[in-house]
Amino acid sequence: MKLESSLSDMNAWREVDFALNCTYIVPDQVSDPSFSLPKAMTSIPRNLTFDYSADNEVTGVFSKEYIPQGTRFGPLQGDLYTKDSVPKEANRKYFWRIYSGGQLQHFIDGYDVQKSNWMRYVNPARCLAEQNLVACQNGRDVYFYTIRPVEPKQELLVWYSQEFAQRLCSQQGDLRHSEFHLQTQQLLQGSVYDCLKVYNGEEKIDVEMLERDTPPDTPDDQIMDFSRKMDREEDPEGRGVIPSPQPDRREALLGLNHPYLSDHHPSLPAPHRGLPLHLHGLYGHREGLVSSYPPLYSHSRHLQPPYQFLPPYGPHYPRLILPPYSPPFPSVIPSRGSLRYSSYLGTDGVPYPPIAPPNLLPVSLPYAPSSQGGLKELTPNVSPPRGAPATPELSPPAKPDSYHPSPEQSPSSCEEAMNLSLALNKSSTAPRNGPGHKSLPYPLKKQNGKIKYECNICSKTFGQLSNLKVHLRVHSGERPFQCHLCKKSFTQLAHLQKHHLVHTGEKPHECQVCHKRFSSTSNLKTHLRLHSGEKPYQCKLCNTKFTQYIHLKLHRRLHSSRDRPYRCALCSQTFFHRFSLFVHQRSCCLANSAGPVNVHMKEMVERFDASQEADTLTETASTSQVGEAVEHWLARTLEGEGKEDQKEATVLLKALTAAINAPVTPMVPSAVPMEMNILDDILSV
DNA sequence: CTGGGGAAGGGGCCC
DNA sequence: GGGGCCCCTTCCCCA
Repeated sequence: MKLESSLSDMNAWREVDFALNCTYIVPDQVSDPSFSLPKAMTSIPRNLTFDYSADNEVTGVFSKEYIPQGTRFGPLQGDLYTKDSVPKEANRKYFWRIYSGGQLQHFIDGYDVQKSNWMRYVNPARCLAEQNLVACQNGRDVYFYTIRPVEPKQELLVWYSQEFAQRLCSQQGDLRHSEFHLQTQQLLQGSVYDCLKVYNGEEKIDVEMLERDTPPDTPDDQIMDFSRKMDREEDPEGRGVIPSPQPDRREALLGLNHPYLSDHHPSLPAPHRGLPLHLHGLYGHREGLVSSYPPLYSHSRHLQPPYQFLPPYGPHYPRLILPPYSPPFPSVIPSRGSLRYSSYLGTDGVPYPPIAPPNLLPVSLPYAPSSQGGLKELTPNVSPPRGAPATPELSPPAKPDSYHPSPEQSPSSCEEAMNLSLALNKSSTAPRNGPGHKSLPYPLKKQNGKIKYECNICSKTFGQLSNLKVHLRVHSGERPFQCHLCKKSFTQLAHLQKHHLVHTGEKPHECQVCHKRFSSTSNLKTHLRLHSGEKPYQCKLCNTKFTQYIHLKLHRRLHSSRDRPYRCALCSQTFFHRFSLFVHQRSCCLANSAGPVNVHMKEMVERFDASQEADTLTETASTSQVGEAVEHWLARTLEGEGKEDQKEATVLLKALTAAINAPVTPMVPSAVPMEMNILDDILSV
């Protein structure tokens, strides 16, 4: 299977697409209650690690090794509050609002490090170029998906999914539509207004709603925003910030303090404006993070030089409020207005490639995509199942028996990945894998009283679950068995074992006739046909037989490549020979060709047309000569065929002969074999 | 160019 | 769940 999808494919994914098509699932580590560290620390998957500040505060989450595109982390964990059960004193900085059917279901509060998990520490991406995670609401959970391969020691940086951005945008419009419109239309050149207009009015987003900012009823003084963070003092626990003077709420709501905007907004206390964290729940934890957010410009802390050249927007770069990293999600971007995401520059200062119109992008893929060096080439250690350490040391050891994967490398990651998709109702945008929901891992079907396990990607059924699980690797791209010598990987151990013979030169299978040896039974079997004379693959047109299917296939091309100058005006079928067209029209098209006999007849005429018997006939052959050739050809063709076939052929022969010998126009040789209708000849008599 | 043979990979079934 | 096996397919090379 070819997994040629690129990141751009994923860019168009909806949240449900991520849920359905993600390839790998990395669950949290199960925290040991005896640990003194909080769950937020201990839950981090083993293929990830924290980065710490000098005072030992978590500043970010990094990969320990290569993590493939299409990997799911999560769900986000924390205290769950209903709208009415939110503690008054709650710090809403880590609130994520979970909607269902447009209704607020609950909040996930990641504030408490004992209740939340490591995901609270993931920093938001500052630009598209560095974003490698996308946050999606699947069902009533929030997951992070890798939208590109994550290299070892690379920081995980998250931003919204397109629908997330839509909801956010939409919600803000709901909140302060007119107000902020007045305030911002000049600044924003209408882009956000367009955005809201589209999302709120013209294009209804019929997805489960998720809001991740403070609820509309949140008192202003509880709204955390970037500017607070900017001026923050780390609280003793290091998990939040102490609010500083409340900035313009509209700015917060609109994300006007986003780096792309802040530097150009005269009313904003530029340059230190970070992300409106309260809005999106994307917290920052690194020391100096605050200054790093606006920081595309001058005052960044760890700014990489290329960022200096990333224009937030300007005369040539339409301003964008939300989502700041929407470029990867063209399908949510209104084509009208001033939002031209393709105008964004990457870190190298080069504009992002033009984004294809949404209708040119796949809505969904049947399997997880791979970018360059992506899932297709996965080796076991890049698909850590169950949060297992996908560490290099767990790669298959370079020993002759190394092709036995360790349990950590087992197909379970694939299984889990499929579990995800299997747990989903295909027609639903809401995966039923939320808390407390126990999904059937594989859909079961009953066929002839036997239970079948169905692949929910290609609907193929299997009598045994293990077979399905192996099959699922076809879709996931997982190849857990790697050759330590050439690093090739395989979906099945047997394939790796067979492959190993390539290196050893071993050929265990010997031909008893000529004593030639082969590495596989299949190849020996093919070889044995040479001795037996068996040629199971026959060309239907010329009856040439072959020992291998590929030879027949190649041979067929010859037929199709040859010119067939005689075309039936009734059915457009073409023939090498004029008399074949004649026979065809007399036997098939002139008669009502709907009947089954005529279908066979058509095929027979076609085969005869390509036969050596037909080739030996001249175009001026008489009807009797044609009849003889047909008879000869049929006799040869039917040699060795079953009685039923012979019986049927006899009927066909009679019909063909009758058609040929019918008292109609004698065939007229044609010096110019063009598209023609022999019927004209026949009917004109 | 075409047919023929071998090498290798991949999917699935059965035990 | 894993191993063994079979069948199919494709690629490559050669005559």
